[in-house]
Amino acid sequence: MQLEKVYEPHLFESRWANWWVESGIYHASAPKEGQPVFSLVIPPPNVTGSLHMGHMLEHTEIDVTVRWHRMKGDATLWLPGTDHAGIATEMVVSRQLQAKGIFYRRDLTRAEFEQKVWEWKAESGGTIKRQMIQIGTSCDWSRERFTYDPGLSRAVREVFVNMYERGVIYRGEYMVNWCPGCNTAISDLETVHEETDGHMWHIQYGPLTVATTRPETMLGDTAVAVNPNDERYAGLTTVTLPLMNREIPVVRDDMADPEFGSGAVKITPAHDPNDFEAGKRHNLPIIQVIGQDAKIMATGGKYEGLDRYEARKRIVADLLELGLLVKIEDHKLSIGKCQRCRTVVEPLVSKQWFVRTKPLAAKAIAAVDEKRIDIIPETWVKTWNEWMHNIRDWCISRQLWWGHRIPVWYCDRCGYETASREDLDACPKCQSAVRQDTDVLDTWFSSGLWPFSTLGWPDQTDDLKHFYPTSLLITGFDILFFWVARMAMLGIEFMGDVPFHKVYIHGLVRDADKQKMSKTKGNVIDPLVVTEQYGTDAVRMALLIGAAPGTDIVFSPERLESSRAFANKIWNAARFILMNIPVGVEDAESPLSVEDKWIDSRLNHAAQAMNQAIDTYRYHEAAQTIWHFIYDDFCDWYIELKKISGNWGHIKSVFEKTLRLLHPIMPFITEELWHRMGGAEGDSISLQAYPQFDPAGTDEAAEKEIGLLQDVVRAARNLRADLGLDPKMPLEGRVSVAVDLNAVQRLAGVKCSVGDVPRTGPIASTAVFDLSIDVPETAMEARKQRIEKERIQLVKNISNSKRQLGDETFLGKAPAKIIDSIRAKLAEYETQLAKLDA
RNA sequence: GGGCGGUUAGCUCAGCCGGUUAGAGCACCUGCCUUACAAGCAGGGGGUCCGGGGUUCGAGUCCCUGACCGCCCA
Repeated sequence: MQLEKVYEPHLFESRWANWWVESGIYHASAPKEGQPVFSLVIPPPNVTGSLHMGHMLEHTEIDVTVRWHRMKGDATLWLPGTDHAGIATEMVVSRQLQAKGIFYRRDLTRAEFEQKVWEWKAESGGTIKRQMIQIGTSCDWSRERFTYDPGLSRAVREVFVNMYERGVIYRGEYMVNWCPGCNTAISDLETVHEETDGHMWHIQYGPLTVATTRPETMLGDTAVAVNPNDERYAGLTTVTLPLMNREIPVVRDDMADPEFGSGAVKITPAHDPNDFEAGKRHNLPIIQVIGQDAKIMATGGKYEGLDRYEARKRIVADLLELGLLVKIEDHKLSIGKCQRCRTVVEPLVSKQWFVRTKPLAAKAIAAVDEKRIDIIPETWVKTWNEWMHNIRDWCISRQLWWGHRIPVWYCDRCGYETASREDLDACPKCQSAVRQDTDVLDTWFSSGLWPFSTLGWPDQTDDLKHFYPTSLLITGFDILFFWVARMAMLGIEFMGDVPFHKVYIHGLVRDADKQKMSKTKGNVIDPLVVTEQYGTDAVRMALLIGAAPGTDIVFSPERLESSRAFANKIWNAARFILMNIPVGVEDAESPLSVEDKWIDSRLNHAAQAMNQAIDTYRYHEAAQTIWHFIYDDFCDWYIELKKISGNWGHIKSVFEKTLRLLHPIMPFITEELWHRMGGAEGDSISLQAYPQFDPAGTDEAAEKEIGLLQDVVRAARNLRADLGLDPKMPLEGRVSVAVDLNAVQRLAGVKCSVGDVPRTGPIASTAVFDLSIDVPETAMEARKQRIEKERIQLVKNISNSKRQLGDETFLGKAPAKIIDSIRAKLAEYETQLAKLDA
């Protein structure tokens, strides 16, 4: 069976992608006695999402590691799934409804809306899964989970009620970030701060001048603060709040800086986090003037009903008219916006649920300190500690309809409040009807349980026993706090053990100009488009070859093209092998030739490097190792030497091993070729053993012999090039050492004889051998320049080495190994120089 | 304002515990359609390792400092 002339991934990729799923070969079984376990959960993508380049990188790195562990013989589990993504999903579905003229909060009941979301999920929620299958991720789909499926919802309830009962979860009136766009409270982490050009308005409050960036909040001022040491305002107890004509107290507080402006600041406890704290210190009333819809409330007097920015304009105009506006300055300020919809967040005091995070965080900090969780690269540990030490209570309630509803019931009759694992109909105290809290939980609350809820917790399942703690988590730094930190806290709290032993933080995929990919910039590369163009394997290789730990990945069409060329190279190597030994013909068992021994030895080293690189997440090194082994060792030398000897024995087994080495990185082409070359139907290369380093597998004699041949061939090629001779012109020459002269002739086009090398013609010399080519003196000119260059380098090296070896302190302090190596080098340089001068 | 990271070939980056003449891919130049592969082969040019100071027998690598770039937090 002939292979197609070029690599055409579309001919086989989808076939394997589907077979890997249908055959169930990646189903994780219980570990056998003594079998190492490797388990990993996917960072669950949003159910609304579709695969982007970041996922592609993340899933490629995970898949490489997972396939490697599986081939090593570990009991390997990669558990996939998706996240119900409260706000995002609610927005997607509500927008779709709106397009049909349905406003869900007005036209649908809560239950009806939830039904609509489930319908949407059934229809559109499978995109990510389909795409993951397409790119060859070797997950155990039989264990696929969803953060809002019944099992995980049970885990959420268990955790909530447990923490509620222990007082770790509490409800209270606090200032939260309110997003008027999404109509819900959001956590600090979901609020992004943006530097914006704004103004500082200076307003006259009686004898005081206060400055503010948000004049509309003055409607809710309940005090003005001055510094306790500020003599200027001693005795001043109240001022009249303009526009509202309300008497408000002047309080003494350090928050007022006497050096700054007039030294007085207005306090609006209802609409500013700092002022909220100040209000508590001074027992000030909280007057909310801006509502959840970002409009002025009745408490705002004549401004009622105006949008907050419209109100600002009117207030500024009114102040101006009253002569109370002292001045307006340009001012840069940082404005909090909703991460999701970019609406300017309104700080509002409202009743929300919180988790007390300090005690949980302390344990997570300790886990990382003690390396029970190993964060890689280590540089992220600092960021981790920085944040964890300054952690604030986590607002977990969201005013949404899609998500885990808070399992707390209120009795209006007796006022009793119950958190319950089971739904309640009646008050446990007075048996009257109860109503459930209308809020839902932050999605991260459920994804924080992911490493154990997906394995069946709160039941004590076998999966939980076998696969928790998971071995590794691979994810991006952007969710280090959102997700990783919360999993660490909740895992330790509820499982009594860390959720993962290692966390590998991968880089960001950037475009060819190092720009972040974003829809607004229009520079996003769709992974599915490029996988179709270049082949999934080529895309994987293109990503990995730049994936050094701690660095971002620059992704360019050039990378893709060279990776595809690499795949094509492998394809053609296979084709060539099959042209010489057809399928079904096994490798001859004849004694191994020197090139066979040599390639075995090289492959042994490559295996060592590959294993070590993948084990330490140095994916770029793994990619480069196999790249060089295939291009240089296997194709350029081994195949070429085989062509010369005509002895095709052994090459198939070497190639098969090479495919196994490569498989975790390029699963499709390796699976396809493995089968084309005789792999049994129903079997998979991904289930074969990963080549391991064999300490006895290094053949120094063979490496030396082929190494010498390579040096002689290169020397001959260099000479020819230096002399400017036609590459096809047959030449004759002489070499001072015994090598395979036939190989030299075929590979360099120089027919050599072994013997003394004449010093008159062009010579290439190393410390080990000399080689000459018989050409007339006239061709020597170009060669002379090269020799001069070599001489300069040698003289420089010799003087450097001599200086070091003449230095007493160096000889006294440097390790013997280094000194010996310099002595050896010096001898070599001197031999070479002597030959040049001869 | 606080913190983190980066600066090495034209470009993108490696360079792990300080130790031989600082590497790779791509790009570039020269030549070759050599019966697997032009998505290929052979050869080649290209470096003030950001600046300054220090530690050391020895610094791209460690320390201090400055500049510039990027990111995170407030």
